[in-house]
Amino acid sequence: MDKPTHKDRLVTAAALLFRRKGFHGVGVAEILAAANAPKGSLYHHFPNGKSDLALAAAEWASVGMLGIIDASFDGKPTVQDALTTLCFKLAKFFDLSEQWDGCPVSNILFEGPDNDAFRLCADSIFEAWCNRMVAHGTAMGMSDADMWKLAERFLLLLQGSWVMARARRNADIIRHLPEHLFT
Amino acid sequence: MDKPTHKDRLVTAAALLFRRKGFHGVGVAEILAAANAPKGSLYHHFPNGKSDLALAAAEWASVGMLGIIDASFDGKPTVQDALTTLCFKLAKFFDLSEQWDGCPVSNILFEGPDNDAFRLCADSIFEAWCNRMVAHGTAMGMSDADMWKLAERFLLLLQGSWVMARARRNADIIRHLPEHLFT
DNA sequence: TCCTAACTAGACCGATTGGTCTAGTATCAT
DNA sequence: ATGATACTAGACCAATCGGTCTAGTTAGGA
Repeated sequence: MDKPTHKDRLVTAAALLFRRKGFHGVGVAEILAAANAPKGSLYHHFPNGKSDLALAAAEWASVGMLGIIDASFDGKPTVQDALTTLCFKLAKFFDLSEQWDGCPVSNILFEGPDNDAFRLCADSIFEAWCNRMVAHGTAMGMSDADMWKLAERFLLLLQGSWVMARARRNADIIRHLPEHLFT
Repeated sequence: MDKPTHKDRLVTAAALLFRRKGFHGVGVAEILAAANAPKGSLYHHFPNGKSDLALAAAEWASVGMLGIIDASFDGKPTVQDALTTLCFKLAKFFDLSEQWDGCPVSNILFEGPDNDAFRLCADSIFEAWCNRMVAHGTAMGMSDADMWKLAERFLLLLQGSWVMARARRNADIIRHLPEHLFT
């Protein structure tokens, strides 16, 4: 229960802002103000400045997502139950975000400067999400192949519905994802 | 076969660049250079500058997408055939774009400045795509309800696979979409 | 106590941003 | 030929951009 350091606040503020407005849509000054941190701190903790911070923010968001995945699978009798819960949790998050934010990772990392480093990071994060779901699913008895296919389909639909939810300012499409997944 | 005007070139150049780097990721100067147009032209044809141009670019991209939809349905015996063709056409486009570009509309319009105007535009464009697919599908004998559901699912999967294709720099996931659509 | 390293603080910088403005040119109808 | 309109051209501007740099503060080990 330590109070958050400047570094922590920088990362969380950056994650929020980048997610909402994209890498180029947020100025360093804006992040600094939101985090209540001075410029010196940023370049001390993140020598490469904005880029490093974006990578860290995406990583932080990814860890949060993995936590939500775990929580959704916890104690559920079937994979279907777990993924349905996951959809509802994510829809709730969308609602809480004033309905402007999409996928944290793609919104932070796409359209960045060194496209390739950012892209690689996004790729590995998505893969980690997929792996985590597959791990839970196979532990519940699903075959590896079936679970992979299901996890991949889930990820595709989720990314798509994040985009559409943003366009519509409405999370219902995320809540209705299970219909597309299981029928 | 008129040669393109400055206005035309401005729109197409902007569509390309915005799609690749996002609204804030491209400077007006860069667009001007790519379009070989002077600054005066831009602000003559688009009094609100960059914002107007982005809206026009998205609209232009949308018309292109509607054309690809029509072409994909043309002469096909079943909706399944048509949507599979559509996937392959779009995957091809992705390959030709040096594998960096995702959905033209969401990449241009999200993270823009006046989020609400941009969002409304994106929303109506996606709806138009959906409507077009439904029109083709029902004309081929599918029930309205079934076709709506299918078109919506297709759009979700497509948006998602544009994101993933970008992350992986590989369009295969778009080509494999029909598996997720029809099984 | 003193030294060192971690960190904070913000003034400052050149480059670039989107946008304005005035002068000029081309293309009309009359 | 003339006047009006559509369009081009780019110099110019204040604001903001991301980033550097030096001075100062804090905290911990010896």
